[in-house]
Amino acid sequence: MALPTETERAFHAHDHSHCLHEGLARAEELARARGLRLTPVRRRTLEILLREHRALGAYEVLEHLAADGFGRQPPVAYRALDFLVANGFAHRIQRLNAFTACAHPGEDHQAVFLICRECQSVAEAPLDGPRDAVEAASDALGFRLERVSIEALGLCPQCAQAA
Amino acid sequence: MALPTETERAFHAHDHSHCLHEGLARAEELARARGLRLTPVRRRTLEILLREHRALGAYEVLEHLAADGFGRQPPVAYRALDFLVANGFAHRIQRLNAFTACAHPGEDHQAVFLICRECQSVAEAPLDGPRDAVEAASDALGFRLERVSIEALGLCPQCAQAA
DNA sequence: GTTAATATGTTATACTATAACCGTCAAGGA
DNA sequence: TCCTTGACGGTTATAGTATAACATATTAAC
Ligand SMILES: [Zn+2]
Ligand SMILES: [Zn+2]
Ligand SMILES: [Zn+2]
Ligand SMILES: [Zn+2]
Repeated sequence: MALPTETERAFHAHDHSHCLHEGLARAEELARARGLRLTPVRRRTLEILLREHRALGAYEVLEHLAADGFGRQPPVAYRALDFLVANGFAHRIQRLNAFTACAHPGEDHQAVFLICRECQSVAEAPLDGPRDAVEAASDALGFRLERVSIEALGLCPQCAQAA
Repeated sequence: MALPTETERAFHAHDHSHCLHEGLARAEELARARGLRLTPVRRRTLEILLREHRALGAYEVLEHLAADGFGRQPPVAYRALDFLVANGFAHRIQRLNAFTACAHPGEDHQAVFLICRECQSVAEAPLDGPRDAVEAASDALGFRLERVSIEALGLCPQCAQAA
């Protein structure tokens, strides 16, 4: 049995404080290396996302920020989230109008998102295979592919078992 | 040279009145076969979508409907669009909060959507290959896949050439 | 024809996102 | 050091997207 990989974590019991601390440490390291400013609001926003393996709406994030003494107006949350997404620390889940912490920041941050329709947990799976397949379909139509977003809906292992 | 396939039409010059009439005829036939009620508003909504190979926002559709003497409040458009989507006559493009007529209603209506970021045209490509790849990724994580939505952003042949 | 279900229209409201403006602060050059 | 500049984070106000709840009208079933 191999140890659980990063992408498997979302769907299995694990020491979650590890995700949180490791995630923050990685982000700080990357920010330093790239000259990005991981300011208090931004850092706290990432922390809020990292606390859960599910996607949070901007207004949900905003509530947490406001409770922690940061601004309580929408732009505060949206700007922090935009920063995190732009720099690969978080992803936007289109189907949910929500955001989730990236499971492996720094690496190629494109991914397939597996969304549980029951418990809303979100996992990232490698994009490679699916992306190649989309690339082939694009080529056939003369479409110049730039970005591909894949969001799958279904049941996570726990919820599938329960059902 | 094969004739252009249904999915190639969006990106190439063609007799577009054909898309419109064929699309409406097919929808009516399918509705009859399945006992669905393709009412005037619904039919007109489909017609509005069929007039363009791009995605239209609900409020954009609503303007057309209102101009044609139908209701002018949001639910009128959303309900008609929901009906079309639920029955495979149209698709929702998450990234654009918009809707587009299905290029091949009646067949398996899942597809990869290729969205031109320049002219907003939308084409459908077969989902088979990409879906298999996503299925493989899901299986590896014990995720029970139900629906997969793939939206690719890039440049259509015309806009790619212009750039 | 009566009844039940479906569909269409309304008003009002909820949810999501951005524009525009201003004060603060840190970095960098005169 | 002082001043300029630009990034940041806070605000108010507003734009854009979507649905709840209710009333009327049409359609389908009996
Ligand atoms: Zn965890
Ligand atoms: Zn679940
Ligand atoms: Zn056409
Ligand atoms: Zn184009």
